Amino acid sequence: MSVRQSLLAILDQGPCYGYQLRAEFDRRTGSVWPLNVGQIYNTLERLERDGLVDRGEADDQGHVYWRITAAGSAEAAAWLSSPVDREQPARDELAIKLALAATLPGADVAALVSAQRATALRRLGALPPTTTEPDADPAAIAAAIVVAAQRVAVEGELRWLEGIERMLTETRPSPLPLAAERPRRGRPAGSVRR
Amino acid sequence: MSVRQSLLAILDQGPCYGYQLRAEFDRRTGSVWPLNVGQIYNTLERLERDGLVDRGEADDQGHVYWRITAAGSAEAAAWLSSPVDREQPARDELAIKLALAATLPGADVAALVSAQRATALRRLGALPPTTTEPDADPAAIAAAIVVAAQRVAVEGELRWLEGIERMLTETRPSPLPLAAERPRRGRPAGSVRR
DNA sequence: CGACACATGTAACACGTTACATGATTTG
DNA sequence: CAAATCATGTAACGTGTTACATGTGTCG
Repeated sequence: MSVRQSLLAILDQGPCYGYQLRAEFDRRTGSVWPLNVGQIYNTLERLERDGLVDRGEADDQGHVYWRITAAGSAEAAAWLSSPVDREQPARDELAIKLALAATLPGADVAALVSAQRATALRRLGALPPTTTEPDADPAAIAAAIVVAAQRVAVEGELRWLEGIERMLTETRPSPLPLAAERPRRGRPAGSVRR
Repeated sequence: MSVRQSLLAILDQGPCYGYQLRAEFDRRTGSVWPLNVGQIYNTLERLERDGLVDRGEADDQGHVYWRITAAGSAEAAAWLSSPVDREQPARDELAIKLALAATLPGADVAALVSAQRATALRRLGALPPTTTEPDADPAAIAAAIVVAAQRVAVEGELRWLEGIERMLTETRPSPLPLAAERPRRGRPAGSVRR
């Protein structure tokens, strides 16, 4: 829902045309996440379908400006003022993979951890330095926020992976067999026909 | 792709039926991410469509066992042995929201940060303690890996949010207006008909 | 002239998610 | 008996993502 809500939030500032929306999103998020232009138009149509934006006529320059509706404005405000729900954490592919690898016979967890640690280290080094000058313009502040998020994420990943490595030296996990079948309950064979 | 690959990796251990797959996924990932049963069957059909698994006949108990194919086995092995690509980081809704909030007039970044910090603190306290006994069974190790991932994520989020709070006391971002229009290039109005 | 950025759009697909239907069996 | 669990499936939808088509204006 990030793209959808982001476009809505930007449109709440004033009418924009599709291509412009991408530029605004880029400027305001430090150009970290590339956004395919096609997705913009796609999303705009869905927002229109939901009554959150209106498609304007093309102006003399050929720009199709989209305007936010009252409902859209309300939703944008609600989104911007509500905390992101992290209560039940999103599926983390890396954590899933490592957890599964620790329980499956074919996998080499240690190698996986070590490989992942190498890439994490590289990513950490590739992050731009955080320059928070007190007179930074808002776009720079936004960029700093995003970069900081990436930094803590990578650092956390590193500490996490190191912790796993330590743990694996103490305890080497043995593969976990498929659970033994318990006596069957529920629908017997072929009882559902359509 | 996590669900899809996870099921494939488990099936690489041996044939399973749908309901069983959910239990195995649960056991092997610390029961952290609830998995709707419907999605299992859904995903299995898609895997079959792609030639990665075969649907078996129902046995005398009515269990429909799914078997992995050679192609599926290869893909499972490839997935389990390849590092997760974190090169271009996934979109982080919270980071996007805060970055946007820092550039939009209507939003109260400080309030948002503070609210998010409170929930992060609560989540940190709600995390189960990490008990890594040296003789832990593989499922416990897997669970520990997942919990540790959550812990570093929350801790990182906290440090990040505190950093933003500090930054905001030094520099209060002013809203960033929509970019001024540059002289038009490209397709003029109405030049595309269908 | 050719390459590239600007600009709008369409079509298809992937995965994930949920709601619903159906029914047997166990347990309180 | 009622409720919960086991079990299989269907149908529909949502967002995200990409490939493609089309065309103009600018710059080297």
